[in-house]
Amino acid sequence: MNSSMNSGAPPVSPFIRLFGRYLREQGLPVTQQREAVADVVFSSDAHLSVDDIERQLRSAGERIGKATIYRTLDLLVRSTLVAEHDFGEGFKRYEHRLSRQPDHDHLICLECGGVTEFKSTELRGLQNQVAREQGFRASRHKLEIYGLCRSCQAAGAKLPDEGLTCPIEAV
Amino acid sequence: MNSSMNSGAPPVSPFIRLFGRYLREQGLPVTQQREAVADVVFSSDAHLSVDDIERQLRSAGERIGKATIYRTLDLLVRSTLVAEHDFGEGFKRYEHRLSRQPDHDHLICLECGGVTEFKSTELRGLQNQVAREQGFRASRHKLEIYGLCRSCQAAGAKLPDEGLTCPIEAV
DNA sequence: GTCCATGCAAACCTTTTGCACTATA
DNA sequence: TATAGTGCAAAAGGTTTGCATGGAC
Repeated sequence: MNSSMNSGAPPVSPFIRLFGRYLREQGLPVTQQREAVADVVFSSDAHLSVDDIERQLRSAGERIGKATIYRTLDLLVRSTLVAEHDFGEGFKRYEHRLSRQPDHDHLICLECGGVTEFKSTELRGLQNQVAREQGFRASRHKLEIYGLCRSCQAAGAKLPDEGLTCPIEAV
Repeated sequence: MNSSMNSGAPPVSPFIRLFGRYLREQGLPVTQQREAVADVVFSSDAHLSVDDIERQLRSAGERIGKATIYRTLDLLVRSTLVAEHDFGEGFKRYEHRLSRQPDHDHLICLECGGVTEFKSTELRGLQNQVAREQGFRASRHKLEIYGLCRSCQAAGAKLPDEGLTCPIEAV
């Protein structure tokens, strides 16, 4: 296997170079494994779990330990090139922040688990307004809207509606 | 110890009765332990961890296994009387949804971990607008704004600012 | 008396860490 | 060659589960 990690055919994302730059700035070695993990993340527009990443590395013939994947993801998140998400599934997901709207938020389908991204221009203003009112210095936000995606609605899915038969407001 | 769980002195939250009603509706037994856990959650306006709850039970003389606490919290969440939160600390937190603004959101201080609640009337409209645009059926949302609370700013705390020296937008 | 909850400990799952070995710079 | 990274396996930490016992209805 070619030690440059990109054996000719698939064009390596130019974004990996940004990660290399970050590593050099921090005085950290640029290793094959770090580049391979970064390549998987930068090559996908999905919200990847660590298992997803490991699977893709394996099918690309790379054999990289989970510990290294976690350690590299930590660096990627620190570099701000990658965002970490927790959609309440019991594990984290990762998505790169390059060549896409930088501060988008997520619609999460309670039926199929699918994630759709959206961008609201008003949200930034709302964040700043709330922060101002509360004397808070806002750095970032996270908005997740849970419900049913279009196709699950079409398939007849219903929102789970457990809980008290009479709304709690009626105490 | 009195088997009614409320040995005279501290007034039991009337909200426990709602939980009892839920359990009966579901054909589930109303047990001492379930009432004790519910009492702790309904008596606090904080965002409690399972450890917090266990600690409070112990200091009240109750000796209830962690498994029972988890199982009861599951019921409380299902009943919609209690909301579950994950503020990225590696464990969950719980807060009751009674006698407070039903759909508030959270400001989370990156320095001290403190959580402040806020209510934005515009947010519900924004949620519905986004959902409409995307053909999504929204059920609920979760907005968290991360930053520095007033007192941590006063104490001179700075937002962590790692990452690339040059903003990624400048690729 | 039946059925379900409880408590304990073991199991689980994701993530982190220790350590001997290897690669980067 | 010095320094830091890798891989493996073990540990950690929160949460869940199996099973014998005990309580609710």
